[in-house]
Amino acid sequence: MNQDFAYFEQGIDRIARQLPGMPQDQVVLNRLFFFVFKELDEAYNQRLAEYGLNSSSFLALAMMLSCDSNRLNPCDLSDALIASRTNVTRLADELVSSGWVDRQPSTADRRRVELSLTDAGRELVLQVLPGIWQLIERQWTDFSPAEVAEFDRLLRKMLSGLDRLREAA
Amino acid sequence: MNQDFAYFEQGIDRIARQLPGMPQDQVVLNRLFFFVFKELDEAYNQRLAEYGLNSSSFLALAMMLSCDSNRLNPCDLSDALIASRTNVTRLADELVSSGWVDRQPSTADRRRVELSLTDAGRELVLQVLPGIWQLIERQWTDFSPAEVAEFDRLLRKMLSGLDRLREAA
DNA sequence: GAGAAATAGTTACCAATGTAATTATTTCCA
DNA sequence: TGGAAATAATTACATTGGTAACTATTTCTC
Repeated sequence: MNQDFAYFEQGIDRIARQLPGMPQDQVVLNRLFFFVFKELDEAYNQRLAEYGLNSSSFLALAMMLSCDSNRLNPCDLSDALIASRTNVTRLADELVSSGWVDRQPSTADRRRVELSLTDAGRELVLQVLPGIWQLIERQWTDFSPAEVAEFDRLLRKMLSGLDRLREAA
Repeated sequence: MNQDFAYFEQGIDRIARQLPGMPQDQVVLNRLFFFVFKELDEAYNQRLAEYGLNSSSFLALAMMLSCDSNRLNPCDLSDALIASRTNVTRLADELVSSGWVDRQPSTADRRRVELSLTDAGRELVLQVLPGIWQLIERQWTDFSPAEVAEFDRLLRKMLSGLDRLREAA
């Protein structure tokens, strides 16, 4: 590991010794989550950079691939990527200028735009997907199916806890 | 939930039906992780914004609080926050200009700088910590101690899997 | 069916963070 | 002990993302 989570844990320990009332395990969990996220993000971006992609542009291409005629609106793409429409506009600019995506005004609803994969875009994503799946399989090798299921359950439960915070605010 | 994870899962389903060989559960897990992270980050930043803080500046203050004389080098802070030294320099600029942190050249090693909490900074972090701990407790309310421990274990195991990817590259 | 409200996309601007290069200082070792 | 290598901090620049404001169009509602 490049950088170590231990520095943070030591700091938390020192605070716990000074001040009463810290839910220490949960504090560590939240921060550990942050740390793991950074590693996850970095690992996949590193691989995708070999193809001139990053997580966002790759997922955008994959989501378009999944659709009928490889065609998708920026708005739906924004939902699928969990990204702002602003970000999707810029992403589309980038993908169009790379020649992977075509952008046409929609005839049915003139507020809309239709993004579709070009042949080059389709080829690219079909070429990249297997390598990424291989990476994912290697990443999760040590997890049994039961552990995968349990992790999924705990992540969704964590989501519920976070939703509760939002409602309270 | 503002934005929904379902859009992504549906896209993944559509791809899985078209192309063989996708480790679907693991793909969903990686993306779910990303989604949860965004919610986590947002929830705490929202709360901290009430005090003119964000996750980074708050953790910086907390880490300084944990140290002897509330004093810390930018370099050590960078390790504790898992942030680049560049980022810590800017963070320190911000905290100094807010009056929460004092920055002095080190006499022992003239390459170094010593950051220390001002009285105002100490008061601020001591005021904010209990509220954040309360938030954390509410967030994790539904988790039994066993679930917390299991989540911790799975997160660290996930970290090992990611480290393996790095070594392979 | 006309005005209000909602929706789609874009733009201008801002926030957070990272990499690479630079400077100053210290440490290592031949 | 003197030069090479390592370390600490900073700066300039790039990347990635978001919010708010705006325009154009569609839909809803009275």
